[in-house]
Amino acid sequence: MSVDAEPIVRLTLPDGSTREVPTGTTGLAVAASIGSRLAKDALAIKLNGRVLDLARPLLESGPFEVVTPSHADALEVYRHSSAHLTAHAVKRLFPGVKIGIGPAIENGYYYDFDPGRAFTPEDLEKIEAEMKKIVAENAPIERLEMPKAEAVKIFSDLNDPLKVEIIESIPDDHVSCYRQADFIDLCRGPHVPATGKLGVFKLTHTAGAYWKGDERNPMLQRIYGACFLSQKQLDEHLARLEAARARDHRKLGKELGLFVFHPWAPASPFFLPKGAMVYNLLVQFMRELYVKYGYQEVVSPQVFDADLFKKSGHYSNYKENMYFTEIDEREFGVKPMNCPGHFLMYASQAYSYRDLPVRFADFGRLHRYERSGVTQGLTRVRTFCQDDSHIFCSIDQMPAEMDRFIDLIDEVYGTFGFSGIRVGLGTRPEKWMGKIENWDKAEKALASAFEKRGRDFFVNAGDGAFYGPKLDFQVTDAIGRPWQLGTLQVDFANPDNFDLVYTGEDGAKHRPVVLHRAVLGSLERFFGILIEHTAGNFPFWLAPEQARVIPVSEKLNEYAHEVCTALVQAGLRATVDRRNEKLGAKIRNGELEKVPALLIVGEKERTSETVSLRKHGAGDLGSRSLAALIPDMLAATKSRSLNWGVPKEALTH
RNA sequence: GCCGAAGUAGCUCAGUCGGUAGAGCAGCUGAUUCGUAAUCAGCAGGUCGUCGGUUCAAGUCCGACCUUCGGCUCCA
Repeated sequence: MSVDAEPIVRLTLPDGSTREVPTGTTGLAVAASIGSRLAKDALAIKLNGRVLDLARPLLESGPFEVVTPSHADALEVYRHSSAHLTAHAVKRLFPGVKIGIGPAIENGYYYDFDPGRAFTPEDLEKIEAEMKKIVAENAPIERLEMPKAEAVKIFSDLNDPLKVEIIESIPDDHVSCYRQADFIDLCRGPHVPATGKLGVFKLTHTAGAYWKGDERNPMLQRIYGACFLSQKQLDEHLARLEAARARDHRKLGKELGLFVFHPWAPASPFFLPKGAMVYNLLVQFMRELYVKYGYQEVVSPQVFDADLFKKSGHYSNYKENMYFTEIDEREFGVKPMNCPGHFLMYASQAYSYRDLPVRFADFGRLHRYERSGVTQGLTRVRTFCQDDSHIFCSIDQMPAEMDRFIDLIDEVYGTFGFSGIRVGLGTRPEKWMGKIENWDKAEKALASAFEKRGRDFFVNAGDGAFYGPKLDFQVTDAIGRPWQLGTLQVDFANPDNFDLVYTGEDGAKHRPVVLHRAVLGSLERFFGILIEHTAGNFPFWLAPEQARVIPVSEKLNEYAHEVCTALVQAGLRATVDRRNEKLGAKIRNGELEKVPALLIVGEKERTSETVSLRKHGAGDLGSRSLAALIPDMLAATKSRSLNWGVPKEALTH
């Protein structure tokens, strides 16, 4: 509190008008003077860019806004207050429970507790009911500022050692607490003025969480709450979760017969014939682009003497993620990345500046040990392959290589219909190697590649690889979720380690730069993302079964077979459903299996050399001559068209 | 790895108080020969994740392990 405060503070309202009030007037009073409705809706105020409690005395002049539910800053305050509400209810129901922290997060909030035992789903119901009661009580929420010693006493008396620990770690002399009825919590605030303002929440699940996120600390029980400003928004959020579950790649992968797992190969997918088809088509797609973008594919070993990984730095920086084996009394490591092998291949030949850039692409299988609790479906596995490449170029060629890479990224992501590409720049992490001036140079070069194109990027401090900074490419899927796919990592360190050189124009040896890059990233993970993005409705070119011929009865099996043969001979993936079933059943099956084209053939079609076309999700489209349909399908395949035979609703963003 | 939950037929799931395991779909066989999202009937299908324990008796209770799922950054 400023001692030499002016007697008057001047507030600039969003409409540009100004208002002068005595210093110390509360935000609520100002809101009330503007309008009673505004005061009723007010959750907080914002002065000079800081969100404050309604009851806070105003001590400085500046831009002033009333934070109502429609204000951009309302949600965080509301969620944070709702987190306190959860803690309040827990303290009432389980007096022995110690409280941790409870911040607002995306879609809601969480609160960490040390309950001495895990919360059960029944506990959550009780807590929710108690929360509703506290809302009905409409208890005022007040801010209390006090010396640290006083706060320590309060929380010691309440048997809340975690709170005491936090207070003691705060550098200021004073701390703030918030009190609502019989509950008090250490908190910076701000909060809504009373518990009656709250009420739109749902406790969704519990989970273990380490105190302060550090696994050396004891594990607490975290309660997650979904929380929004209106019931409608909360319902929509819960519906979105439901929709996301419906397109879960693990569920669809099983239903569509794409892949399976087995306990004897934990976190390692087995791609069934249909899944392998999609997988290989993805590889084929990248191979075609490699020709266009000047890459050369190589094939490299799986297992290397551990000395290689000592040289590459993996042994000291990545060992805990690697598989090792011993044979002939030598220690071998299974490769977790292709790069060390590529360095040996580069070093095996003499390159001149005329040869550069050299772009080695490799679909080699990689193995990385992931801790048992972190694996997940196809998105986090222990064996996978990347659309991996290492580009060896001169420093001068780096900008052109980045341009070329960004073009490739755009072409690939566009083909799959991903939108909203975002780029993150990962800077020097804690574990790093090389020269610091090279790091700085590379970080600048990556940033300028995007600035030059007028594209946004954001900085992920400390998120670089141990051998250099990197760019990460993030896309948005069909239901708005972000996924990190491509990456480009600059490596100044390994060319030194492996003494990689090229002969320059001047006849002298020069050091190339290595760019590690992938577009899809892990093919396994990309496959999983693609399943969720398309909800299993693969674009025509990727569909494992593009067309299914359905005879209306067994009498038409022969003609169906002829049609199928024509399709297969044209290079399409087609089958015949020759089961002894009624037409409706076969169609239902084809639709459930998301086959893009169902070709129904009956007597009519046989005599006219046609098929009745039913596109997946689009229903019956009537008869087509086979002679016209086949080229149409081939064109959709060749052009990798996004929407042939894909239901409209699967394409909406 | 840690906290919590789950694992029963190929799939989705039921199985009460511990008393010798059930449905639907899929599969197979037969009948039906059918025009745009499920034809009917019959048959077959199981070391209840694995190992150990308690018990006259274990899918069920206890323990260990395996696998899968939800989490473990979002700093009062």
